[in-house]
Amino acid sequence: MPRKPRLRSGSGVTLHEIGLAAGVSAITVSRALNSPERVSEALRNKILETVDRLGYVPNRSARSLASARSRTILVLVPSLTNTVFIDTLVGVEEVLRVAGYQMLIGNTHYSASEELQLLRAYLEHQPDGILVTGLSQPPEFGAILEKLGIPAVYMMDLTDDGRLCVGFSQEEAGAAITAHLLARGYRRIAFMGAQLDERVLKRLEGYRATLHAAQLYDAKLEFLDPSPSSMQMGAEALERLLREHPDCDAVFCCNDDLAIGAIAQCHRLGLAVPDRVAIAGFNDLQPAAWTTPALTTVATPRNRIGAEAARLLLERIAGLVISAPRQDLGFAVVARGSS
Amino acid sequence: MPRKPRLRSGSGVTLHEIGLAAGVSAITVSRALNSPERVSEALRNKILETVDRLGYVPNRSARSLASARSRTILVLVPSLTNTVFIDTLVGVEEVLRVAGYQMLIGNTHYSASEELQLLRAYLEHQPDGILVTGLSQPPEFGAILEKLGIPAVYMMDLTDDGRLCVGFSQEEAGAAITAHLLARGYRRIAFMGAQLDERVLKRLEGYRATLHAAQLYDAKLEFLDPSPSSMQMGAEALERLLREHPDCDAVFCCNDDLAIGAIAQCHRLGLAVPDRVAIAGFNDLQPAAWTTPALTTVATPRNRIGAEAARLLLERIAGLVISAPRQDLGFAVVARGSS
DNA sequence: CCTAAAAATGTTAGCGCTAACATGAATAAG
DNA sequence: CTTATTCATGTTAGCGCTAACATTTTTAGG
Repeated sequence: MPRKPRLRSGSGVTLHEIGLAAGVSAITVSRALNSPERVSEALRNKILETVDRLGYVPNRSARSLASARSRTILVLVPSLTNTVFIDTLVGVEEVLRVAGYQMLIGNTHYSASEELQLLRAYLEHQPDGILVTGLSQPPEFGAILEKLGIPAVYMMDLTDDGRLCVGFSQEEAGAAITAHLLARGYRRIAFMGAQLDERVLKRLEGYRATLHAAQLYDAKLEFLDPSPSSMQMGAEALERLLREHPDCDAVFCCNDDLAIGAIAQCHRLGLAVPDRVAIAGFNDLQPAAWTTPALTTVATPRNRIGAEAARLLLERIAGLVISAPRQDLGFAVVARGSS
Repeated sequence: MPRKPRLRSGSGVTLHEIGLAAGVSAITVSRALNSPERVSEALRNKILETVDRLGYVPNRSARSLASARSRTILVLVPSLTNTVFIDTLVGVEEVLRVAGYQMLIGNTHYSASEELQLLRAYLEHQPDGILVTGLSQPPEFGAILEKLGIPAVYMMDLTDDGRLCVGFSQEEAGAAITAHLLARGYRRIAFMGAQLDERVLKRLEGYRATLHAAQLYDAKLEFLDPSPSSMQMGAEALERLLREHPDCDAVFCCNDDLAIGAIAQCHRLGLAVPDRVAIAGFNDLQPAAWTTPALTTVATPRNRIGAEAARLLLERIAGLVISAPRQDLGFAVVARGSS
């Protein structure tokens, strides 16, 4: 008695069936699709016609299993609600898509432990490579990648320790916007920081170094809150900052969300921006250009970072020698009305 | 002469090897992991201990291939830079994650042809189901799903044609915000629309119907631009609208981006909001609450839409009978200072 | 025309897993 | 104590594809 046939997935048309219809073997069909130059033109055309006619759809699982290459890249980002990382993902996607790679997105929620958990979970997909946000993962993280030989590119920041990275110097950017405020004549410059991840802390370092150098540093002007940042928090923090330090004449907010909340609060309190207090943000999100006055901020090349990181990773996967493991894409201080 | 062993993927530890180490067959290990109740407790513990010890990571490709279930859901959204869809994706992700499903994101860029192309491309992954934004896909779209038996849930809008859908009535929402403006006493209410997708057009219908009913409809007060919306466009459109129709006393912008640009432009032109002109938006994005004055808009349950749609789809995949194929999650007019 | 090399196609096996069926052990029912 | 029934585990095969090797056909060089 013949046993029940197994359930089949997808369109049901297999390489083998295309082969039968076109009068060739399955492997030739595979070659016609994946390395066309290895099949004679006449045969190739006939095969491609058959593929089209029967509506063949390759099965990626079978392909991954047979070739030990998943054509899948894991991308770990701290948040999806922060436009910064979305822009990065869009850049990544554009590059991976044309290369035939699939992007798997993991949201770490700014948590190192979740990041590790996600990595473990996503290993099921046998990713060919991984794009990570930031440089400070737990030690096991690198150990796993090392052990399994999964290449990685680190995004948004720079290091010289040999890891492949694409980004800009968070510290220098923090220093640059602080220097801008100094140049405009502000002397009591506060720092407003939330969601204190490694990038925010580096911007803070840049801020501190610059003010120290100008002998204007005052630790009391630092407002730091580890909880997630929001416009709400920016509004509340601004009010508190000016109440406790009425001589504060400028605020460098570690991101645009805080800055937008801060400007809105100034309106509510009847405080002139930038005359009473100047406000600067970070990232140059779309709304930053549309506050009143428009927000001075730091434009960051997030989209390009994603795209370049993806390109670098694909090169690494292809076995190319990477001459420059550290790619600095820079940043730009965008001076607008709020300073 | 023995042939070269094939390259292997991932951690290298297979079910079979776990079985050897634990003194059982591969299938028993598989059962211990996937349907624990079918393996005796003693054996199960021993197996799980071995799995842990050897750092076994299942291979999803092999699993998909053998079981004809990919545990993958395709999610098609029109844009990734629009927060609305990100919020939806976050809702989807939360539900899929705990169910062990993987989300594949396809960005259609608001294009029906790209949507179809993406669907075809993603069939390679043999998705077990699909979540689609909107109801108006090209006819082939439904045909493909039908033919392959892939269940779908439609998000963000409602229909009674039997398709599973989770959303709210775009038309009613457009009508409601227009009615709100009427109730506040505005009489020359303009409509500002960009990125004229099906949802925007339905909001427009709601706007038209409401003004018709009040005998206040004037086609000249409709500003429509099919190109992507932006704050920039909102600013430009507002200026033009008021120049061409100085008696216009309120503007319903089809999304918050346009509205934020419009309010900013009012500041630049020295026009009081809402005294000279009232502004209303749509979606209630975060910045909407932080303009000056704060923006009147329509809050939409995007996150819940994503989550509910995912839940519905999983039920459908599990073969459950869906009693209510149409899930209306409603909307809320949020009246703030700009009206 | 012959021979060597290259190009085009085919055969075989196996990637890691689970469906289907098979068997043996434990339990229940009479 | 026998037989029927359930429960626990195993055997076999195959999902659809491609790596490795094998064979056939074509081309090149003399």
